[in-house]
Amino acid sequence: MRQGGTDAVHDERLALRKRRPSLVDAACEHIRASILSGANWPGSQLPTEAEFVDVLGVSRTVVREAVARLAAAGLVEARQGKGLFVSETARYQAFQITREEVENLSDVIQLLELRLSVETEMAALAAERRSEVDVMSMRQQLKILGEAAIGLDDSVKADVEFHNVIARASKNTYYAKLIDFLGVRLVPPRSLYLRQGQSYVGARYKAVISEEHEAILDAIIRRDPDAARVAARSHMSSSLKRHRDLQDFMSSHSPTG
Amino acid sequence: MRQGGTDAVHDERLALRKRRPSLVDAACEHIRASILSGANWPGSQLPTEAEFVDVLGVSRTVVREAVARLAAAGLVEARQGKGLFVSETARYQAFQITREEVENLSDVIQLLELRLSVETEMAALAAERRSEVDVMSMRQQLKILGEAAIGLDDSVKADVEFHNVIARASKNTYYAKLIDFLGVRLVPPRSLYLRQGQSYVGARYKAVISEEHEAILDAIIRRDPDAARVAARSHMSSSLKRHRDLQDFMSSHSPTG
DNA sequence: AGTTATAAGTTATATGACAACTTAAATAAT
DNA sequence: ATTATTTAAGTTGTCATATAACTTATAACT
Repeated sequence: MRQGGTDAVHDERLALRKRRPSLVDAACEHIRASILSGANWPGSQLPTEAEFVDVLGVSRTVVREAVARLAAAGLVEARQGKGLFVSETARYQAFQITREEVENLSDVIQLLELRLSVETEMAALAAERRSEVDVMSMRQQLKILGEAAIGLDDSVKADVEFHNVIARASKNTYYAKLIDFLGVRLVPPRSLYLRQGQSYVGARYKAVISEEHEAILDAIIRRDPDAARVAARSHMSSSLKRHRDLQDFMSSHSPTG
Repeated sequence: MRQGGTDAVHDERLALRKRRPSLVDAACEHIRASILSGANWPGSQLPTEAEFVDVLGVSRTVVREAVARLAAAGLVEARQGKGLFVSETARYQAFQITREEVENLSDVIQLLELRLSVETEMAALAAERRSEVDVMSMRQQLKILGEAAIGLDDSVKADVEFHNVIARASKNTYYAKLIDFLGVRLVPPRSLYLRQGQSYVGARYKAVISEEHEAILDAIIRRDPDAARVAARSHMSSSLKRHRDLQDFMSSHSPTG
């Protein structure tokens, strides 16, 4: 990705566009639509495989693969000898943000807005619940971040890990999972914007971020949830503001069209 | 679900336990493990279908269905003529909390802790960005909630919708999606606990909740993000406290052993 | 060396068959 | 007539074989 990153992304998009929708894709959408429309509700029985074969005009292989896909998505359940059913827990769809959904700066900003809320309370919980091992791990990541010779990728990695350690220190598995989820989606755009805006990697920037991190850590060490909340919110607000400023800058310099 | 709810849940659990793992299940786990172990990384090529047939000793149908399942989960991509690959975006796994994962009061409490953070900032954004239509919708849900003759299910539904409208008023699609996600998972346990603790549906409880809701709405109408943040956080904190108190009560009255 | 055609390899789809399970219908026992 | 058992029908799970569609490697031609 580092070499010819833009070209690789471009080629990949092209490849996706050239892929013709398969029969399994179409069968999936047909079944999915019948569920989303309410015609088939959680627990209700769907047509049999044989009936789908007739209705869709495809082989049983295609129907079975479509069912496998929908079962994996939690929408459908196949019961041997009985038939196909809309899953009782079809409503429990996962929360997903695909890479394609985070393609604009406005998407990144939305994501940062969400992350601000999560990080704020998470830090407060970490202040209440952290262990000494948690604190040591946080310190270690900040030490790595403070090294003068660190490269951008290692810097991003240590930053992400610092936040992941805080999440784990909250002793709430959902925070830990959600922060990891958000982190995965924010790393590529962040690295991209940091590369584009060289000023972001200057010494002044690093010093500001370092202070913010230290303030969070300090509050967590002192077991002060309110201070941790304020420090974390401040840190995330700064990040959000920078992206909003970037958005404003870009929209005021956009080509006329 | 209303009639014999407990029995239906019990029967369903039993049915799940009796289902024998299929060959597709096993094939899935084999492939998934090879990815998670790092032996196969994003972008790397996996063994061909034919090779999996040999290695796993199953038919090609089983391999293909396993692949369909893993593809639906975003882990694997099949490219016709080329082979099977670990998806470039395998790391972008969805955030999922299955119904089975929210089975204890402690799970509900963790979920409420997460929800507290999300609702707090969401209300602030809604105060900044809400439209008149948003406000009308919020009012409507509070009106429904205030009706004397409302049943428990309609009450829960209106409460959920009130929060969903706030989420949409934040004009951040990720907040809207996440609140919906959290709401789906909190409705069943909430209804259950409300049913068990009759005191929760008393007039005093309703009055307190109503005041909290009105405070949030008022701040949003006045376009006061700070007040909205405080009101929403206060509202969610109360809910969280009640559940923590319930947990404390239950753990101090738990059977010995 | 470059271009084109052919062969080999891989996934997408189709078809037919049997295995394993569930339910309905028929038959036997009381 | 009712109940219990057996059989048949229906449905998903798996296997095997074949062809279509696509990709890559190899061979043949210019």
